[in-house]
Amino acid sequence: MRTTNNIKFVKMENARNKDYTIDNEQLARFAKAMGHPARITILNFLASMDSCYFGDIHNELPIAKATVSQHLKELKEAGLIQGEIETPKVKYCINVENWNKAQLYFETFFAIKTEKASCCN
Amino acid sequence: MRTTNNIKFVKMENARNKDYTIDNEQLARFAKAMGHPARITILNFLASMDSCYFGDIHNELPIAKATVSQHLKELKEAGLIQGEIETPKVKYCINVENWNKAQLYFETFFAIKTEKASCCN
DNA sequence: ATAATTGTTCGTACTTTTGCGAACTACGAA
DNA sequence: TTCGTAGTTCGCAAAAGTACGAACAATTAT
Repeated sequence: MRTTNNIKFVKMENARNKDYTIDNEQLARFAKAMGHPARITILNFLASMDSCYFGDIHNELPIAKATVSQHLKELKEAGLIQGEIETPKVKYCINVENWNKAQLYFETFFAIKTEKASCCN
Repeated sequence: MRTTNNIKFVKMENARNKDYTIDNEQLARFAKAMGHPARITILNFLASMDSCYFGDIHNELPIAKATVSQHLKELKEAGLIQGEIETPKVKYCINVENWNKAQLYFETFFAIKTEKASCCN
């Protein structure tokens, strides 16, 4: 009885957990959001606060507004920016809380290396 | 004469340059390479230097070796790691020069924000 | 010579990303 | 009401990304 369940259980017991950690997933999520020059440019622009409006962001970029809108959506979904309507315009901003969180993630990530000796170099 | 050329010239003269900067492209390239949990895990592993061998890297990940090989290739192409054959194994390592370069890129990028007031927050 | 070990490359399947124009929504002005 | 402004969403196409198993190459062990 419970044959398949037992097998599953035994496998679980012996198997090393190879799932990605939450931290690694989160860092990858941030990195992925930053993984396009348009989105880096947007973040740079917002972080330097030349303006927060869609039109001005669009004006910085060599792509159609539909595409800009998509990139903004992705950055928003990654948590790096936020947007609010300020009729008739839309105001986008850095999400400071998550920005700081991302900064810390990257800082910590790169710090690993400097703590230890190198393998090949 | 040279009608189309003149038009082009005038357009070039008046148009704001919206091309992505080299720096933004490079940062995006690094970020993109880091934009997958498997690749973050690999970098973490190599940076902490538990081992440099393919087999051990593969052993850390919940994916097939063919896929691991592909991720390693991408990291290599982005410049973040390097590999050399150490028969019969393959030894991968952080590319320290570019690692430091990437670290600096991210550091500089995130530093923009802390220098200035926020738009919405 | 044959087999085992260690990775890479190939072929395939499927998903996601990037990009655009056109259509649409929401609002204020004429 | 009709128009213009400011963005978003939709539908599509092309390209890139993710993943796998099978086949392959290169070496070492039997």
